[in-house]
Amino acid sequence: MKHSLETYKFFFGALANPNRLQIINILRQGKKNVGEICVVTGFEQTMVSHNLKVLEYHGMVFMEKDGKYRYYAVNKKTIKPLLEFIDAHMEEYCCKLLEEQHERKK
Amino acid sequence: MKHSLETYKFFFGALANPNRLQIINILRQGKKNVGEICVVTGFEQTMVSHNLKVLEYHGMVFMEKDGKYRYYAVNKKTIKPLLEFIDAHMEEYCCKLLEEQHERKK
DNA sequence: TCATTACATGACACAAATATCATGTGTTAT
DNA sequence: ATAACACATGATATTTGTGTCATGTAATGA
Repeated sequence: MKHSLETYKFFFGALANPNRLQIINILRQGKKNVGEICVVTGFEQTMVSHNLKVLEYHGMVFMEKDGKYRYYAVNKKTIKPLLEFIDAHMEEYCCKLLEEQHERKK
Repeated sequence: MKHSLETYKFFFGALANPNRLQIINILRQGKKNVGEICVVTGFEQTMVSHNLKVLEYHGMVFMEKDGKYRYYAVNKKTIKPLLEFIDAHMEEYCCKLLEEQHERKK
């Protein structure tokens, strides 16, 4: 642990939100501007902007301006292996139980 | 993403807490029972138990009973590479800015 | 058997995070 | 110049997460 506990907290906190995770997941298919993300997700523009800011702050997405549009791209170098790693962890240690419980809540 | 957004949310949420991170960090030195964790951290027993439960639920620590004691061990196979990976990410994408800002809050 | 120790669990008040609402800024088009 | 569009930012109410308090359970020892 090279950093402060608070720093790790904020890093993981940035990923501990289903809407941000959905945005990340959508951006994995390729860069999109804010409006496009809204259309695909059905989220409001302000919410998307707020959440993109959090993700950008933690280096999980990158922004690129193009006229009045702002294109966001996921940090594949981090996100891809991170998600794969966690999938592997879940396969081994977490359980169907977990998935089932969350499904039942809906 | 093989699992639901909620599942990832809870996984990352389990790590998005400085007290749990401190417990994890302490357990990296070796397994400890609840009382020992309390002494080292200065945390209350109930808080430690609650947080250990969250960590155990997500496969980040393992429990082993020994009489009236319960020894907890960190899941090194997951935690060690995960933290190393995130350290590397922060080195590259996140910044001193981040650390500084959090320091200033104190 | 009955304390005592070690830890877990449930309920709840407080603190933090979140989405939404209102508004602001920069860019393009007319 | 100004209207329309794309997006960001600030404030706030509400949800969610957290630690603490009170209590419960299992194991050990006297």
